Amino acid sequence: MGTASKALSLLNYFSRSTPQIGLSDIARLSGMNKATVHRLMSELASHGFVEQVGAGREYRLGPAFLRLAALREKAVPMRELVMAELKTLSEVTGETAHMSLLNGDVLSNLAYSYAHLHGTMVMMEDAEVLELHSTGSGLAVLAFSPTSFVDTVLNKPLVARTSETITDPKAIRAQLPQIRRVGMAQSIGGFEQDVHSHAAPIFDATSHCIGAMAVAAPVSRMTDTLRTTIQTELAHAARRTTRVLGGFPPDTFPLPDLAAPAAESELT
Amino acid sequence: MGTASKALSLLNYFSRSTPQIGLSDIARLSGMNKATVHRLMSELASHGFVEQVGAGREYRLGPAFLRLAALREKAVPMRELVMAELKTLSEVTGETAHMSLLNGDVLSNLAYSYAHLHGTMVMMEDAEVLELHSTGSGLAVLAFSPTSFVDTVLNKPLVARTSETITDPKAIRAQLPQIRRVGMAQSIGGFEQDVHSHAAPIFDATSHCIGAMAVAAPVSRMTDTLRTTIQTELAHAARRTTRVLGGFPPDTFPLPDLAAPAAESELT
DNA sequence: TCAAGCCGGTTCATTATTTGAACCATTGGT
DNA sequence: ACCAATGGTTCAAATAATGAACCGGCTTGA
Repeated sequence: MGTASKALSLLNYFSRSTPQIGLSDIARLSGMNKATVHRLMSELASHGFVEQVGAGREYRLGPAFLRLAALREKAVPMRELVMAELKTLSEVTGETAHMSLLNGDVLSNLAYSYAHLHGTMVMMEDAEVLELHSTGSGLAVLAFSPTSFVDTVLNKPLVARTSETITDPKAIRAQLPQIRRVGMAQSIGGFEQDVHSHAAPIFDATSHCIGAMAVAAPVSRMTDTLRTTIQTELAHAARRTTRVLGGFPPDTFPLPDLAAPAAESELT
Repeated sequence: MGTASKALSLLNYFSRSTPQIGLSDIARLSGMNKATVHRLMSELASHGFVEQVGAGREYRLGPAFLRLAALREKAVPMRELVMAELKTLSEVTGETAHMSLLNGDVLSNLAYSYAHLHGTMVMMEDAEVLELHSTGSGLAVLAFSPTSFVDTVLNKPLVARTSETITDPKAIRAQLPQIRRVGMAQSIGGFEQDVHSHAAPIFDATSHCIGAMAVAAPVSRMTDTLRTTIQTELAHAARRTTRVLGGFPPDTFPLPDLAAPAAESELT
C-alpha cells in the first residue's frame, strides 16, 4: 500500500458516530505509528481534508470536501439524477426510496426520498452506512459482484443487527442465485426491526455493480399489492437509473416483467 | 512535500471548467513524472477519489467526495448555518448573497442565495473560484490575512478579469488599511463587468480569516440607500456567521455601527 | 502533593518506498 | 505507412517514510 493510500485510508475512521478522533486513537485504529499518523494527518490538514478542533486537538473532516463534492456533482450530476428517480419512486410506492454506493466492503447512502403519505416512514440519512450482509441493498450488490469479493465479505464476522439478521454465510450465499434470477433482493428486518426492503443493483459503464436502489417500508404495511407495486416500479426505476448514469446491466440481468408474472411469483 | 500531499495536490487540477484530465496532461501541469502521476492517480482511484471515464481514459473526481462531504456537513453543518444567514441577507437586501472559503490562495464559493425580487440578479455557482485580487471577497480576506500571505498572493501575476480590475499590487495594498478600518471591502466591476460587491471577512476560532461573506448587486441598481442597507446588514450577518461557526473576529475588528455613521461615510 | 499515565507532537538513524528515463502497445491524424 | 500523441509499465538509483524514544503538558487518583 502506497503512502498516499495510507493517508487516504485514515479518512475512513471518521464516521457519523465518530466525527472526530484524536491522534493516538487513529494510530491505534490504523495500527500505524503515532509519528506516521501525525505526519499524514498534517498533510491532509494542509489541504483542508481534515482540521483540528480547538480543545483536545482532535481531528475532524475538513471543508475541502464541500468544494470537491460540488465539483464532482457539477461534473457528474449523479446525486441530482438519482434524486429525480427516487422522488418519483417514493411517490408512486408511497414508501421511502433510497440509493447507496459501494465503498470498500460497505454501502454508503447517497440520497433518499420520503413519501409524505403515511404517519410513519422508514427513516434514512445521507452517508448512512449499510452493511452488505444485513440489508436488502447489500444482498443485491453481493448477488451481482465477483465471487472473490463475496468471499472476502462473507469470510469476515457478520454482526447481527436484529434478531432477524442472517449471519450464516451459507444461508446468505444460498439467496444469491435467486436474487440474480429476479434481479432484486429482499430483506425483512435484517438491518432495522420491522423494515421490509426491496433492492435492485445499479451498474456502471463496464457493467460492474456500483450500488443499489431500494424501497423500504414498515413490515406492517407490506401487502401483496404494495409488494407488486414496489417490485415493478423499483425494477424500472433501477434500470432507468443505471442508464441515466451511463451504465449498463450485465447481459445476464433479467428484464423487468412486462407481461410475464413468473419472476414475480418467484419473488413473493 | 510528502507523497500524500503530492497525491492530494493532483486533485486541484480538476475544476469547473476542466472536469476531466488525461494522465499526460496532469503530468505536465504538475511537473511530475508520468509514472509517478499514474501511481498516485491509481491510489486515488482505489479510494474513489477519482475515477476513469471510459473512452480516453481520462480521470475525473470520484464519488467518494459525496460521502465525505455529507459526513463533514453532518459533523460541522457549516453550509446549512451559512445558508440560513445568506437567505435572510439576500431577502433583506434584495440582492445576491454568497459566502466563499479560502482554499490555498483562492476563494471557492461555499453557498449562495438569490433574492427573487428583480428581473436581473448577479449569478453565482457552488465551488466557483474567486481570485483574491479581483473580488470584493478577496480584498476582505487579504485585508485580514498575515502580510506574508498577502505578499505571496500579490507577487504572482495578477490577471485582469475586466477593464476595471486593479492589477497593480501597490494599488491593492493601498486599499487594505481602510478595509481593515471599516471591516468591509468593495469591488466595482473587478471580477465581472457591472457587478458591485460588498464583502466582509469571516473568522475561525483562532481569529484567522477563513473566507468572506458578500452581497453582489448590479452596478445600475446601486443607490445610496441600497449601499447603506447592504453595509449594515452585511456587517451584522458576517458577525453572526463568524459566531455561529464558532469563530471570533480579531480584537482589532470594528464593531458594526449602531449609532456612529462615521465609518459608513468613510466607506461611501 | 506528587507520580503515573495519558495526550499531541518531535527527533533522527534506519529502512523501505518513491522516482523517472526508457520502454511498450494503441490510437488518431497526415 | 508513418509520426506523434496517448495511457501504462519497468527497475536501478535516489529519496522519502518510518518508528522507538523522547518532549512538555495535562488529567487522574493515590
